[in-house]
Amino acid sequence: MRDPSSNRALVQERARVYLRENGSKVTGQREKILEAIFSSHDHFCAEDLHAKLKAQGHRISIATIYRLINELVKGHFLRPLDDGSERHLYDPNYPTRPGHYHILCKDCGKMIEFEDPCLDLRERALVEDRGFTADELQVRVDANCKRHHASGDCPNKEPKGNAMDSCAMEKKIS
Amino acid sequence: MRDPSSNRALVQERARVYLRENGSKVTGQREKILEAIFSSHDHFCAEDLHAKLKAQGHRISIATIYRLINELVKGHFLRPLDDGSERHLYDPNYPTRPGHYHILCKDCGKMIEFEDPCLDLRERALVEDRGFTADELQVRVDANCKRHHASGDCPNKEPKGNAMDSCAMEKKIS
DNA sequence: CTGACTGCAAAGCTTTTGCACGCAG
DNA sequence: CTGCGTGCAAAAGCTTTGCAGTCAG
Repeated sequence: MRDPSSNRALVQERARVYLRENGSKVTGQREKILEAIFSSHDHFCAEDLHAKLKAQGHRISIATIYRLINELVKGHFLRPLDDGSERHLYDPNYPTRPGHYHILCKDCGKMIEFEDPCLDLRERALVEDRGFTADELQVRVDANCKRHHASGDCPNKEPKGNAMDSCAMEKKIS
Repeated sequence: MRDPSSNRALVQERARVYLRENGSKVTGQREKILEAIFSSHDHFCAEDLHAKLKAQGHRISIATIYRLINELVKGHFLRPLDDGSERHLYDPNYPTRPGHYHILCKDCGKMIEFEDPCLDLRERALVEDRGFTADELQVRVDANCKRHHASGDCPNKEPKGNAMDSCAMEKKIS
Protein backbone atom coordinates (compact mmCIF):
# COMPACT_ATOMS: atom_id res chain seq x y z
CA MET A 1 0.00 0.00 0.00
CA ARG A 2 2.62 2.50 0.98
CA ASP A 3 6.17 2.85 -0.21
CA PRO A 4 6.09 0.99 -3.53
CA SER A 5 9.44 -0.08 -4.88
CA SER A 6 9.66 3.01 -7.06
CA ASN A 7 9.97 5.00 -3.85
CA ARG A 8 12.99 3.03 -2.87
CA ALA A 9 14.69 3.85 -6.16
CA LEU A 10 13.80 7.49 -5.60
CA VAL A 11 15.29 7.56 -2.14
CA GLN A 12 18.48 5.94 -3.38
CA GLU A 13 18.73 8.41 -6.23
CA ARG A 14 18.25 11.32 -3.84
CA ALA A 15 20.95 9.92 -1.61
CA ARG A 16 23.32 9.75 -4.59
CA VAL A 17 22.55 13.34 -5.49
CA TYR A 18 23.01 14.43 -1.90
CA LEU A 19 26.39 12.76 -1.70
CA ARG A 20 27.62 14.28 -4.94
CA GLU A 21 26.34 17.73 -4.00
CA ASN A 22 28.34 17.53 -0.81
CA GLY A 23 31.61 16.75 -2.52
CA SER A 24 31.38 13.02 -1.95
CA LYS A 25 31.70 10.35 -4.57
CA VAL A 26 29.35 7.51 -5.30
CA THR A 27 31.58 4.49 -5.61
CA GLY A 28 30.74 0.93 -6.43
CA GLN A 29 30.90 0.04 -2.75
CA ARG A 30 28.56 2.84 -1.83
CA GLU A 31 26.04 1.74 -4.44
CA LYS A 32 26.04 -1.71 -2.92
CA ILE A 33 25.61 -0.34 0.59
CA LEU A 34 22.76 1.97 -0.44
CA GLU A 35 21.08 -0.99 -2.10
CA ALA A 36 21.48 -3.09 1.04
CA ILE A 37 20.05 -0.34 3.22
CA PHE A 38 17.05 0.73 1.18
CA SER A 39 16.05 -2.64 -0.24
CA SER A 40 14.53 -3.41 3.14
CA HIS A 41 12.53 -1.66 5.83
CA ASP A 42 14.40 -3.39 8.60
CA HIS A 43 16.22 -1.47 11.27
CA PHE A 44 19.87 -2.41 11.22
CA CYS A 45 23.27 -1.82 12.73
CA ALA A 46 26.59 -1.53 10.93
CA GLU A 47 27.39 -5.16 11.59
CA ASP A 48 24.06 -6.27 10.10
CA LEU A 49 24.86 -4.47 6.88
CA HIS A 50 28.33 -5.90 6.81
CA ALA A 51 26.96 -9.42 7.18
CA LYS A 52 24.24 -8.86 4.59
CA LEU A 53 26.75 -7.59 2.04
CA LYS A 54 29.13 -10.41 2.78
CA ALA A 55 26.29 -12.90 2.27
CA GLN A 56 25.72 -11.32 -1.14
CA GLY A 57 29.35 -11.89 -1.99
CA HIS A 58 30.53 -8.30 -1.60
CA ARG A 59 33.71 -7.74 0.37
CA ILE A 60 33.22 -4.28 1.76
CA SER A 61 35.11 -3.10 4.81
CA ILE A 62 33.14 -2.30 7.93
CA ALA A 63 34.96 1.05 8.03
CA THR A 64 33.51 1.94 4.65
CA ILE A 65 30.07 1.08 5.96
CA TYR A 66 30.44 3.24 9.05
CA ARG A 67 31.66 6.12 6.92
CA LEU A 68 28.65 6.01 4.62
CA ILE A 69 26.14 5.53 7.43
CA ASN A 70 27.41 8.68 9.09
CA GLU A 71 27.01 10.66 5.90
CA LEU A 72 23.50 9.36 5.36
CA VAL A 73 22.51 10.32 8.89
CA LYS A 74 23.79 13.85 8.31
CA GLY A 75 21.67 14.01 5.17
CA HIS A 76 18.62 12.66 7.03
CA PHE A 77 18.40 9.55 4.89
CA LEU A 78 18.79 7.44 8.01
CA ARG A 79 17.55 8.11 11.51
CA PRO A 80 19.48 6.80 14.53
CA LEU A 81 17.34 4.54 16.63
CA ASP A 82 17.63 3.50 20.24
CA ASP A 83 16.39 0.09 21.33
CA GLY A 84 18.23 0.13 24.63
CA SER A 85 21.02 -2.11 23.39
CA GLU A 86 24.64 -1.18 22.97
CA ARG A 87 24.67 -1.06 19.21
CA HIS A 88 23.75 1.92 17.13
CA LEU A 89 20.66 1.07 15.14
CA TYR A 90 19.40 2.94 12.12
CA ASP A 91 15.95 3.31 10.62
CA PRO A 92 15.80 3.58 6.81
CA ASN A 93 12.07 4.34 6.77
CA TYR A 94 12.04 8.05 7.61
CA PRO A 95 12.50 9.35 4.08
CA THR A 96 9.20 7.69 3.10
CA ARG A 97 7.36 7.84 6.43
CA PRO A 98 8.74 10.81 8.32
CA GLY A 99 6.24 10.89 11.19
CA HIS A 100 6.36 7.40 12.57
CA TYR A 101 7.05 6.15 16.07
CA HIS A 102 8.09 2.86 17.64
CA ILE A 103 6.76 0.25 19.97
CA LEU A 104 9.54 -1.85 21.44
CA CYS A 105 8.09 -5.27 22.18
CA LYS A 106 9.61 -6.42 25.45
CA ASP A 107 8.66 -10.00 24.65
CA CYS A 108 10.51 -10.40 21.39
CA GLY A 109 12.67 -7.29 21.13
CA LYS A 110 11.18 -6.21 17.81
CA MET A 111 10.37 -2.63 16.97
CA ILE A 112 6.90 -2.08 15.54
CA GLU A 113 6.22 1.19 13.76
CA PHE A 114 3.07 3.24 14.06
CA GLU A 115 1.82 6.68 13.12
CA ASP A 116 -0.54 9.21 14.64
CA PRO A 117 -0.88 12.75 13.36
CA CYS A 118 -2.59 13.92 16.56
CA LEU A 119 0.32 12.79 18.67
CA ASP A 120 2.62 14.64 16.35
CA LEU A 121 0.59 17.86 16.56
CA ARG A 122 0.24 17.77 20.32
CA GLU A 123 3.94 17.20 20.86
CA ARG A 124 4.83 20.07 18.61
CA ALA A 125 2.36 22.37 20.35
CA LEU A 126 3.70 21.48 23.79
CA VAL A 127 7.24 22.14 22.73
CA GLU A 128 6.23 25.38 21.03
CA ASP A 129 4.59 26.57 24.28
CA ARG A 130 7.89 26.09 26.06
CA GLY A 131 9.79 28.33 23.69
CA PHE A 132 11.12 25.82 21.20
CA THR A 133 10.67 24.98 17.56
CA ALA A 134 10.34 21.25 17.22
CA ASP A 135 12.40 19.49 14.62
CA GLU A 136 12.45 15.72 14.94
CA LEU A 137 10.15 13.80 17.22
CA GLN A 138 11.13 10.51 18.68
CA VAL A 139 8.75 8.26 20.56
CA ARG A 140 9.41 4.81 21.87
CA VAL A 141 6.90 2.86 23.89
CA ASP A 142 8.22 -0.18 25.68
CA ALA A 143 5.34 -2.62 25.79
CA ASN A 144 4.25 -6.20 26.19
CA CYS A 145 2.37 -8.10 23.51
CA LYS A 146 -1.11 -8.98 24.77
CA ARG A 147 -1.52 -12.05 22.61
CA HIS A 148 1.91 -13.29 23.52
CA HIS A 149 1.00 -13.10 27.16
CA ALA A 150 -2.40 -14.71 26.64
CA SER A 151 -1.50 -17.60 24.37
CA GLY A 152 2.26 -17.73 24.10
CA ASP A 153 2.36 -17.04 20.39
CA CYS A 154 3.64 -13.78 19.01
CA PRO A 155 1.59 -12.68 16.04
CA ASN A 156 2.42 -9.13 15.07
CA LYS A 157 0.07 -9.21 12.14
CA GLU A 158 -0.35 -5.43 12.15
CA PRO A 159 -3.92 -4.74 13.35
CA LYS A 160 -3.70 -1.33 11.70
CA GLY A 161 -1.15 -2.20 9.06
CA ASN A 162 2.48 -1.25 9.27
CA ALA A 163 5.61 -2.13 7.41
CA MET A 164 7.22 -4.22 10.09
CA ASP A 165 7.45 -7.94 10.38
CA SER A 166 6.41 -10.42 13.00
CA CYS A 167 7.74 -11.26 16.43
CA ALA A 168 8.52 -14.75 15.28
CA MET A 169 11.10 -13.51 12.82
CA GLU A 170 14.73 -13.43 13.72
CA LYS A 171 15.98 -9.99 14.71
CA LYS A 172 19.16 -10.02 12.69
CA ILE A 173 19.63 -10.01 8.96
CA SER A 174 22.42 -12.58 9.46
CA MET B 1 6.90 22.96 44.47
CA ARG B 2 7.44 19.36 43.49
CA ASP B 3 9.97 16.91 44.82
CA PRO B 4 10.96 18.46 48.14
CA SER B 5 14.20 17.24 49.65
CA SER B 6 12.34 14.77 51.85
CA ASN B 7 11.46 12.95 48.64
CA ARG B 8 15.09 12.52 47.84
CA ALA B 9 15.71 10.85 51.17
CA LEU B 10 12.71 8.62 50.52
CA VAL B 11 13.99 7.55 47.11
CA GLN B 12 17.40 6.75 48.52
CA GLU B 13 15.86 4.74 51.33
CA ARG B 14 13.75 2.80 48.87
CA ALA B 15 16.82 2.10 46.80
CA ARG B 16 18.61 0.75 49.86
CA VAL B 17 15.67 -1.49 50.68
CA TYR B 18 15.48 -2.66 47.09
CA LEU B 19 19.14 -3.58 47.06
CA ARG B 20 18.95 -5.51 50.31
CA GLU B 21 15.78 -7.32 49.26
CA ASN B 22 17.58 -8.47 46.15
CA GLY B 23 20.49 -9.97 47.99
CA SER B 24 22.76 -6.98 47.50
CA LYS B 25 24.60 -5.13 50.20
CA VAL B 26 24.60 -1.43 50.89
CA THR B 27 28.23 -0.55 51.36
CA GLY B 28 29.85 2.75 52.19
CA GLN B 29 30.72 3.27 48.55
CA ARG B 30 27.16 2.61 47.46
CA GLU B 31 25.84 5.10 50.00
CA LYS B 32 28.12 7.75 48.54
CA ILE B 33 27.07 6.93 45.00
CA LEU B 34 23.37 7.01 45.86
CA GLU B 35 23.90 10.37 47.50
CA ALA B 36 25.69 11.69 44.43
CA ILE B 37 22.94 10.48 42.13
CA PHE B 38 19.86 11.61 44.02
CA SER B 39 21.19 14.86 45.45
CA SER B 40 20.70 16.39 42.01
CA HIS B 41 18.17 16.29 39.21
CA ASP B 42 20.84 16.36 36.55
CA HIS B 43 21.11 13.70 33.93
CA PHE B 44 24.51 12.06 34.15
CA CYS B 45 26.79 9.39 32.77
CA ALA B 46 29.07 7.07 34.70
CA GLU B 47 32.05 9.32 34.16
CA ASP B 48 30.14 12.33 35.51
CA LEU B 49 29.44 10.49 38.73
CA HIS B 50 33.01 9.33 39.00
CA ALA B 51 34.25 12.90 38.63
CA LYS B 52 31.70 14.28 41.08
CA LEU B 53 32.67 11.72 43.71
CA LYS B 54 36.34 12.33 43.14
CA ALA B 55 35.75 16.07 43.58
CA GLN B 56 34.14 15.28 46.92
CA GLY B 57 37.25 13.37 47.94
CA HIS B 58 35.86 9.87 47.50
CA ARG B 59 38.00 7.34 45.66
CA ILE B 60 35.48 5.00 44.18
CA SER B 61 36.30 2.84 41.21
CA ILE B 62 34.42 3.47 37.99
CA ALA B 63 33.67 -0.27 37.91
CA THR B 64 31.83 0.02 41.20
CA ILE B 65 29.81 2.89 39.78
CA TYR B 66 28.84 0.97 36.66
CA ARG B 67 27.83 -2.00 38.77
CA LEU B 68 25.51 0.06 40.96
CA ILE B 69 24.02 2.01 38.07
CA ASN B 70 23.04 -1.25 36.40
CA GLU B 71 21.31 -2.47 39.53
CA LEU B 72 19.44 0.79 39.95
CA VAL B 73 18.23 0.65 36.36
CA LYS B 74 16.91 -2.87 36.93
CA GLY B 75 15.05 -1.58 39.97
CA HIS B 76 13.66 1.40 38.02
CA PHE B 77 15.40 3.96 40.20
CA LEU B 78 17.21 5.26 37.14
CA ARG B 79 15.99 5.49 33.57
CA PRO B 80 18.44 5.21 30.67
CA LEU B 81 18.35 8.30 28.51
CA ASP B 82 19.42 8.82 24.92
CA ASP B 83 20.74 12.19 23.84
CA GLY B 84 22.28 10.91 20.64
CA SER B 85 25.80 10.85 22.04
CA GLU B 86 27.97 7.80 22.60
CA ARG B 87 27.71 7.77 26.36
CA HIS B 88 24.96 6.15 28.34
CA LEU B 89 23.06 8.83 30.21
CA TYR B 90 20.74 8.25 33.14
CA ASP B 91 17.81 10.22 34.48
CA PRO B 92 17.35 10.16 38.27
CA ASN B 93 14.00 11.97 38.15
CA TYR B 94 11.63 9.15 37.23
CA PRO B 95 10.97 7.90 40.75
CA THR B 96 9.47 11.28 41.63
CA ARG B 97 8.13 12.31 38.21
CA PRO B 98 7.36 9.13 36.33
CA GLY B 99 5.53 10.62 33.36
CA HIS B 100 7.94 13.18 32.03
CA TYR B 101 9.42 13.65 28.59
CA HIS B 102 12.40 15.49 27.13
CA ILE B 103 13.16 18.29 24.76
CA LEU B 104 16.72 18.08 23.47
CA CYS B 105 17.85 21.64 22.74
CA LYS B 106 19.89 21.48 19.56
CA ASP B 107 21.42 24.87 20.39
CA CYS B 108 22.94 24.02 23.75
CA GLY B 109 22.59 20.25 24.05
CA LYS B 110 20.60 20.43 27.27
CA MET B 111 17.63 18.20 27.99
CA ILE B 112 14.56 20.05 29.23
CA GLU B 113 11.86 18.02 30.93
CA PHE B 114 8.14 18.46 30.45
CA GLU B 115 4.95 16.62 31.28
CA ASP B 116 1.59 16.17 29.60
CA PRO B 117 -1.02 13.72 30.81
CA CYS B 118 -2.91 13.86 27.50
CA LEU B 119 0.15 12.82 25.56
CA ASP B 120 0.62 9.96 27.96
CA LEU B 121 -2.99 8.80 27.59
CA ARG B 122 -3.00 9.03 23.83
CA GLU B 123 0.22 7.08 23.47
CA ARG B 124 -1.05 4.34 25.72
CA ALA B 125 -4.33 4.14 23.82
CA LEU B 126 -2.57 3.90 20.46
CA VAL B 127 -0.35 1.14 21.68
CA GLU B 128 -3.26 -0.66 23.28
CA ASP B 129 -5.14 -0.58 19.96
CA ARG B 130 -2.25 -2.36 18.34
CA GLY B 131 -2.31 -5.26 20.74
CA PHE B 132 0.19 -4.15 23.33
CA THR B 133 0.21 -3.15 26.95
CA ALA B 134 2.35 -0.06 27.33
CA ASP B 135 4.92 0.01 30.07
CA GLU B 136 7.38 2.86 29.79
CA LEU B 137 6.95 5.79 27.45
CA GLN B 138 9.88 7.64 26.09
CA VAL B 139 9.59 10.85 24.13
CA ARG B 140 12.37 13.05 22.91
CA VAL B 141 11.79 16.13 20.81
CA ASP B 142 14.85 17.60 19.14
CA ALA B 143 14.20 21.31 18.95
CA ASN B 144 15.67 24.76 18.56
CA CYS B 145 15.32 27.46 21.21
CA LYS B 146 13.28 30.35 19.79
CA ARG B 147 14.83 33.02 22.00
CA HIS B 148 18.29 31.74 21.28
CA HIS B 149 17.65 32.12 17.59
CA ALA B 150 16.06 35.55 17.98
CA SER B 151 18.50 37.21 20.36
CA GLY B 152 21.44 34.89 20.82
CA ASP B 153 20.88 34.36 24.52
CA CYS B 154 19.71 31.06 25.90
CA PRO B 155 17.30 31.59 28.73
CA ASN B 156 15.61 28.35 29.68
CA LYS B 157 13.77 29.95 32.54
CA GLU B 158 11.05 27.32 32.40
CA PRO B 159 7.99 29.07 30.96
CA LYS B 160 5.84 26.37 32.57
CA GLY B 161 8.21 25.38 35.33
CA ASN B 162 10.37 22.31 35.27
CA ALA B 163 13.18 20.98 37.34
CA MET B 164 15.94 21.50 34.82
CA ASP B 165 18.49 24.21 34.62
CA SER B 166 19.41 26.74 31.98
CA CYS B 167 21.09 26.47 28.62
CA ALA B 168 23.89 28.67 29.82
CA MET B 169 25.04 26.10 32.36
CA GLU B 170 27.81 23.72 31.61
CA LYS B 171 26.65 20.29 30.56
CA LYS B 172 29.03 18.24 32.65
CA ILE B 173 29.33 18.04 36.40
CA SER B 174 33.11 18.14 35.96
C1' DC C 1 44.39 14.19 -13.10
C1' DT C 2 43.12 15.20 -8.42
C1' DG C 3 40.84 14.59 -4.50
C1' DA C 4 37.91 11.55 -2.25
C1' DC C 5 37.34 6.49 -1.12
C1' DT C 6 38.91 1.91 0.35
C1' DG C 7 40.80 -1.78 3.13
C1' DC C 8 43.55 -2.88 6.76
C1' DA C 9 45.16 -2.52 11.11
C1' DA C 10 45.78 0.18 14.98
C1' DA C 11 43.87 3.21 18.17
C1' DG C 12 40.08 5.15 21.05
C1' DC C 13 36.16 5.03 24.14
C1' DT C 14 32.94 3.23 27.02
C1' DT C 15 31.53 -0.62 29.61
C1' DT C 16 32.26 -5.29 31.48
C1' DT C 17 34.78 -8.92 33.77
C1' DG C 18 38.28 -11.90 36.48
C1' DC C 19 40.61 -12.08 40.59
C1' DA C 20 42.38 -11.54 45.23
C1' DC C 21 41.21 -9.10 49.18
C1' DG C 22 37.78 -6.78 52.35
C1' DC C 23 33.55 -5.83 54.60
C1' DA C 24 28.26 -5.95 55.45
C1' DG C 25 24.85 -8.55 57.51
C1' DC D 1 31.55 -16.31 59.08
C1' DT D 2 30.03 -16.27 54.35
C1' DG D 3 29.07 -14.23 50.39
C1' DC D 4 28.74 -10.13 47.97
C1' DG D 5 31.41 -5.83 46.95
C1' DT D 6 35.65 -3.47 45.67
C1' DG D 7 39.67 -1.97 43.13
C1' DC D 8 42.69 -2.86 39.64
C1' DA D 9 43.87 -4.08 35.34
C1' DA D 10 42.79 -6.62 31.46
C1' DA D 11 39.35 -7.66 28.11
C1' DA D 12 35.58 -6.81 25.21
C1' DG D 13 32.67 -4.27 22.04
C1' DC D 14 31.77 -0.81 18.91
C1' DT D 15 33.37 2.98 16.19
C1' DT D 16 36.91 5.98 14.37
C1' DT D 17 41.26 7.02 12.22
C1' DG D 18 45.99 6.93 9.77
C1' DC D 19 48.01 5.42 5.76
C1' DA D 20 49.21 3.77 1.21
C1' DG D 21 47.10 2.46 -2.75
C1' DT D 22 42.72 3.06 -5.98
C1' DC D 23 39.08 5.08 -8.46
C1' DA D 24 35.20 8.46 -9.64
C1' DG D 25 34.24 12.63 -11.94
